[in-house]
Amino acid sequence: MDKIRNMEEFAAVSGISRPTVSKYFNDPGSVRASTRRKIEDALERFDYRPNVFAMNQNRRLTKNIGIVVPYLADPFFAEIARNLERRCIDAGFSPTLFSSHGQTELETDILETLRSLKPAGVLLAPLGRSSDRRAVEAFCRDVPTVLFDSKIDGVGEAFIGSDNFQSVPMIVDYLCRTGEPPCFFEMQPVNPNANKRREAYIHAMEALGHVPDVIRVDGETWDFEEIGYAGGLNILKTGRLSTNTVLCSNDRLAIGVLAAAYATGAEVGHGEDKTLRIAGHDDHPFARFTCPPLTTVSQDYDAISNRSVETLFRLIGEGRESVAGTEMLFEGKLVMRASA
Amino acid sequence: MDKIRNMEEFAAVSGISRPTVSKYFNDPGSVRASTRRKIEDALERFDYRPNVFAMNQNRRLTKNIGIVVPYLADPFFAEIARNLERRCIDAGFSPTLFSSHGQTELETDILETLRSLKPAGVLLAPLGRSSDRRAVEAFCRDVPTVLFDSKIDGVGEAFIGSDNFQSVPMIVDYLCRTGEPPCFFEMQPVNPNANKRREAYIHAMEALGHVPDVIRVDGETWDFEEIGYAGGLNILKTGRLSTNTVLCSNDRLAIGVLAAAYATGAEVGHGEDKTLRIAGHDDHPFARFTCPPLTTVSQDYDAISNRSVETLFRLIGEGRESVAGTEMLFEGKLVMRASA
DNA sequence: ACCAAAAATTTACGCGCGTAAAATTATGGA
DNA sequence: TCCATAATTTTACGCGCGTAAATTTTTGGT
Repeated sequence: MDKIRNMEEFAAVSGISRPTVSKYFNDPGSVRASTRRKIEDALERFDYRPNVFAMNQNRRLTKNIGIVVPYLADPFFAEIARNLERRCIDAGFSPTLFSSHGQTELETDILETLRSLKPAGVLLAPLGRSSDRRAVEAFCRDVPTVLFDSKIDGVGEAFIGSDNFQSVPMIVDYLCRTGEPPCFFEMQPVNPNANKRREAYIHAMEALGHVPDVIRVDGETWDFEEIGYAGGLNILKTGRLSTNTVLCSNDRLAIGVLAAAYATGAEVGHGEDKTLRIAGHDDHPFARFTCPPLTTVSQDYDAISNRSVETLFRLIGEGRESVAGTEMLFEGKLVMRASA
Repeated sequence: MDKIRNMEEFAAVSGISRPTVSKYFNDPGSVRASTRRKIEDALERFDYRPNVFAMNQNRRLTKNIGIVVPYLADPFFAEIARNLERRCIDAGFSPTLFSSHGQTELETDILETLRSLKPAGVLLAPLGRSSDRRAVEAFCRDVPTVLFDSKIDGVGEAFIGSDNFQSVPMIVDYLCRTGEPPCFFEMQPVNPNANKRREAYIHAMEALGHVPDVIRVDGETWDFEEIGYAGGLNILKTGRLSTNTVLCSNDRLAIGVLAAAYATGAEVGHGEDKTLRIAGHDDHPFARFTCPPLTTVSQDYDAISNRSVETLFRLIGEGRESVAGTEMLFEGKLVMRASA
């Protein structure tokens, strides 16, 4: 049998009218069972697939979903992206993955590209502080968008993230209970999470009657490990540290600080013979494999990605009112390993 | 001024006929300079963008390029992908990124999706051993495809990768020169690189008059660190090791072995007081930040990605003959750090 | 200034499908 | 058996653009 060239021909061989076939591809459940069987029979015999471009040209809304992360070379985002992708596919959508690679203009370009893809919805983890706020805002007005990981106030229909004001005090408590109160090691904040974590640290310390000590090191790129390493070397060599316990703003920084500690000969861990405790935040996929393994707070990847797609689907299906201003924060869990 | 709805209207306000405008968007250089200026003037005043779907519907070939990597949670592939993306964009193409997430069916699905995107070309790093060979082969027959990183014999118009038969002997030589001859630590090979590296190791050892010792541990997933860790614990605890030097098939495995070494209290490095040397292969983005920093062989990311896109562009522009059977292997460089 | 060739532009048509409205047929319950 | 309702089909149109063919304009050499 020769190839099916278009829906017209496919409708012919399946004995169904073209508009009904069209309806089937739009939503297989919307046609009668007998009709569906006929179509699916023909589908097996002829392997026809509708032309994607023709399909989307006249649809008010496509089945496309955009997934945008700030930095894909971070396995954390790679994992989340995988999760999101799968769920979108399972729900019959076509996800497309974009990474801003830490660059403002790239993020803006991506949103522009995305707009022209007429997506049904977008899952956006913005760069944060270096996002072009106006551009993101305008985009979210036109396209149903769920923000995750990093919030921009007043932008997007909903936000899903983790509760820094729960997670940070938890690990601060732990560290204070088991040793010297921690200082807080951070870089220039790239997003609101960084700021919230610092604030949460300060509050937690004060609540426990300790004096907060925030150490900020230079660095504005997304090479967090490098920044942590350089900054770590700096504070370790200059004796800047007033405590033997360092709580890092995130795991990638902590990995850099660990490397710096190793370079300076510090013994990291919580044993008698150790001289330095280092903790992180996020439970990064590689945190289990550092030396020593990194004590940290886990973010609930699954919960965040599940809820994000759920919220987006609701937004797509039921409109803006159904999610209006949803803000869902998930709690972290303390992950005790050898480093602190 | 109200919004431009289509190319017709835009052609009107720019004082040029629609087909000429179409030609401009297809290739700005193909219209007279005076015409181009008129269009670009109008472009600034009205910010119109052609409808992507309508554009691609009737084009024999779109400007789309597919980029497929086997596992995006590996920062190595994330880095390469970023590089490839950028170069495609700069050349006026629209790259779309896909990750097979280590799953055969997903890779096959991606190729199917890609086919319907009518891409001008595809940059494909296949899963390798677990790829559906028939599916990949059929795809490459229909779509101009450049394979990179991992080769499948007889598939694709060209292959760009790194020269394992240069890089592995180099690090074997180094290790033999500076200490005990290494054993070779590997998992079930997921792709041809793994096999080539083992072979290269065996040859190199024999050439130097040593007895090769290949240690293969269980594991078929893409969680290399975990496999390296579990396998590492195993061999370290059972005293399976006949040498104090372990050359790992890749850096991610090595990171796992490093963690296992730490867990068992081994002192890793090449000093007098050290008991174990560990080396890897690839110069993974995180290899600099392990404790101790990982001695390894760098893959030339830039060269591989540059050459891959160059080859693809030639393939697209000049046809299959122009690249026929190109196989380009880049040499690695020894990266000496503290671990070996 | 003139003319043939090359380049640019216009004319004309159709791609493959979505979708609205109207007409027809199938369904299932009383 | 009949009827209200849902499902399907028919009819008809157009989306926004690519592109071959026809036409016009520009170019450059004499």
